[in-house]
Amino acid sequence: MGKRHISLKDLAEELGVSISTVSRALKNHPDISAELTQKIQQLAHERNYVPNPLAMGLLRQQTKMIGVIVPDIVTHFYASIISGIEEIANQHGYFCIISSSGESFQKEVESVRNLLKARVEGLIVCLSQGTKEFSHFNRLIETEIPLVFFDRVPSGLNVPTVTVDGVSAVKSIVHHFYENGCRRIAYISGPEHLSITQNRNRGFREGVAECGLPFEEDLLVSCNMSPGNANAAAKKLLAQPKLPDAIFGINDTVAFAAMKEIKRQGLKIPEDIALVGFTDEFHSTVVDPPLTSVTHPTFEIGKVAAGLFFKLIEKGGSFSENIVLQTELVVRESSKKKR
Amino acid sequence: MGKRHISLKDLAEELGVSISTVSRALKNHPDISAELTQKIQQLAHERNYVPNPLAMGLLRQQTKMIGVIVPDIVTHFYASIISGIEEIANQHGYFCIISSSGESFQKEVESVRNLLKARVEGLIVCLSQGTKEFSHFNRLIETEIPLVFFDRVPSGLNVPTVTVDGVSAVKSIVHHFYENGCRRIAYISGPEHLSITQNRNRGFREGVAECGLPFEEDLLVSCNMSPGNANAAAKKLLAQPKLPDAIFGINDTVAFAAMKEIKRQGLKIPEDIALVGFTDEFHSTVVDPPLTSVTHPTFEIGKVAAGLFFKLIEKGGSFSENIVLQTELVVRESSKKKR
DNA sequence: TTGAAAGCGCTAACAC
DNA sequence: GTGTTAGCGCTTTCAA
Repeated sequence: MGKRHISLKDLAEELGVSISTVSRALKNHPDISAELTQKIQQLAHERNYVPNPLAMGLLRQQTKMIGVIVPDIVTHFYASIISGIEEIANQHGYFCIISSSGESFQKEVESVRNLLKARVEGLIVCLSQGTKEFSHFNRLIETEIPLVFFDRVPSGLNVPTVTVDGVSAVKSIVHHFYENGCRRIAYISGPEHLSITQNRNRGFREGVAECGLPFEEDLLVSCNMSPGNANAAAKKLLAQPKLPDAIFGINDTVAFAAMKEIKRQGLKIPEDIALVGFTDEFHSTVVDPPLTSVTHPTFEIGKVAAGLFFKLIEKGGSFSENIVLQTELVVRESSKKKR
Repeated sequence: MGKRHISLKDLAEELGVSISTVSRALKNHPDISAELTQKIQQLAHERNYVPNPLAMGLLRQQTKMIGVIVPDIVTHFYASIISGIEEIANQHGYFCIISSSGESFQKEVESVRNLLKARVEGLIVCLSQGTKEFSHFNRLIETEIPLVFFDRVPSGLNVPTVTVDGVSAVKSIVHHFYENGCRRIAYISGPEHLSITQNRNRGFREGVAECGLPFEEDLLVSCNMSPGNANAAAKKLLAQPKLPDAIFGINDTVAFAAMKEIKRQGLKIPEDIALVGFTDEFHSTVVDPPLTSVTHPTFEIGKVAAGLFFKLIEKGGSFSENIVLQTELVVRESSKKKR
C-alpha cells in the first residue's frame, strides 16, 4: 500500500542533511543558505510534503478543530448556519466537527463529551429542545475552553451568544397583520423553556398591545414544533367559535402545518386567514400561497458565532459578548389582505 | 486559564509511579497489581482523564477522521446522507469533516487538498456539478487512501460506489404516468455529464419505449437544475403547440419550479399536466398539490457509503464494490389523474 | 510487578 | 549555516 505521507525525516535522509535544516529551510529561515533552501523546498514540493498536523498539534497542544452541536443537521436553518461557521473556520485554518443532538438532551450531553474527547479547541452550540439545564457545559466554562451559543442560548450563563431579535421580529409581524386589517391575531407558539420562544412570545404580547388590541388567551396555543403537534394546535385554533383572521406560526414547519389544516377546512389564505411564518426552511416560495415569513440571517449568524469563537481563542476565554442580529419580514401572498 | 487536559504524566506524578505503570493500569494490564490498578483508575476517573488523541494518532499514524465532500450541505438530500455517514463513523469512533464544493470543480479540488492536509484517513465524496475530470483523486488512488463515491460517481474509475437505481426509478415514473392516462410525457433533465442524469435519461427512454410511446425530442429539455434555469425549461415545454400532459422533473427543485410555472399559466395539476419529481428535498408534502416523487433512501446511502469506507480501511484499499440501492415511488396528488 | 527508554513528526533552544 | 537535543503524550519493548 506504500507510504502515504512523507515526513521531514524522509526529506532529510534523501538530501543527506539534518531534519532541523529541512524544517528551517521550509519556513525560509535566514540561517539556511539560499541554495540549500531552494533545493529542499524543491524536493518537498515534488514529494508532496505536507506537515503532519498530528505532530504539530501535539507540540502546540492544539487540534484546529471546532466542535459544532446543532439540534439537527437536515434543517436548512442549521445547515446554513453551519456553512457560515465553516467559512470563517476555514479562513482561520480550522475545521469543524458537526454533531447533531437530535433535539435530545441526552445526545447533547454525549456530543459534548465526545467532542471534548476528540480535543476540539472549543464548542459552538445551539441547545436542543430537551435541554433545560446546562451543567454539561460547566467543565468548559471552568477550564475556559471557548464556548459560544447561538439561537437557542442558555439563560443565566455568562457566555458569548448570537441571537436574533425575536421581540422586534414578532412585533413587526403583528403590526403587519394589523395593517392588513386583521383584528383577531392568533399565534401558535413553541416550548416555553426555549429562549427563542420566550422572546417571540414577548414580541407577540407587546405587538398586540401596541396595536391596541386586547390580548386573548384563546388565541395563543403552544406546540412542540413537530408537524403533527402543530397541526393539532392549528385545529384547536380553527375550532373556536370566533375564528381568528390571522395566524402566526413560530417557525415555518408550524406555519406549513397550519396552512395545510386551514386549506383542508376549506378556508382561504389570506382572505379568511392571513398566515405568517418564521423562517427555518427556504420553501416559503414553493407553497401555495407563498408564505410571508421572517428571514433569519442564517449565514451571518454562523459567521458571527465563529467570529466570537476566535475572539475567545485569542483573548483566552475571559470575555463575553451578546450579539443580537436583526431579521427581515418578507411579505408574500399569504398575508396580503389589502390590494 | 488553568490546565485544560491532564496527561498520564500528571497522574503518574500524583501517585508517585511511572507513566508506563499508569498506562498499563488504565488498560487493565494483568502485570499491574489489582490494588494499584484500582487506585490508578480511580484517580484517572476523578481527574477526568481522557487519552490525547493527538498523541495516539501520531503513534499509530491515524486521525480517526473521514473527509466528506458534498456539492452543498444545505440541501436536505446531502444533509441526510451526511447524517447516515456520521452514524456509522461515530460507531467506529471516527469523526467526519464536512466540506462543501458548492458545485464547483475548483472548490472540490481544494477540498480534497485541504482534507488531505488535515490527514483524514480517507474520503467519501459526491462529485460537484462542475467536475468532469477526476485527476484530483489520483493521489488517493495511487497511495490507496480509502475513497468512496456516492450518488454522483466518476465514470471509468475502479472505486467503490453507492448509487441509486435511477433507470428503474424513472421507468416506474413513466409507467405510472402511462397508467394515469398520460401519453405526452415530458422530461426536464439535468447536466449531461453527470452519472445520475445519464441513468435517469436512460430510464426515461426505456420507460417510454416499454409503454409503446414514441420518443419525441421536443419533450426532453435540459437544465442546470437551478430554479431559474428549470423555470425556463418548463416555459419551453409549455410553449409547445401541443402541450405535454405529464412532466417529470429530474429533481424536486426542478419539479417545484415547473409546478410554479404551470400554475402561473393557469394550468391545473394534475388535470392538465401531471407532475412528478425526484426527491432531494422533503417538502413534497407541503406544496399544493402534494408532489408525487421518488424517494431516495438518503440515510441508507450514507450508511452504506460509510460501510464501504470501513471495509476499505480494513482490507487496505484493494477492493471495489458498486452498490445500487432501490428507490420508492411515493404517489401523491400531483399525478393522480384517475380517481 | 514496575520502571526506563525509544520513537511517532515536529519545533526551538542550544551547540559548534 | 547546520546539527544535536529535548519534549509534546502515548505505547511498547526491554531491563530490573
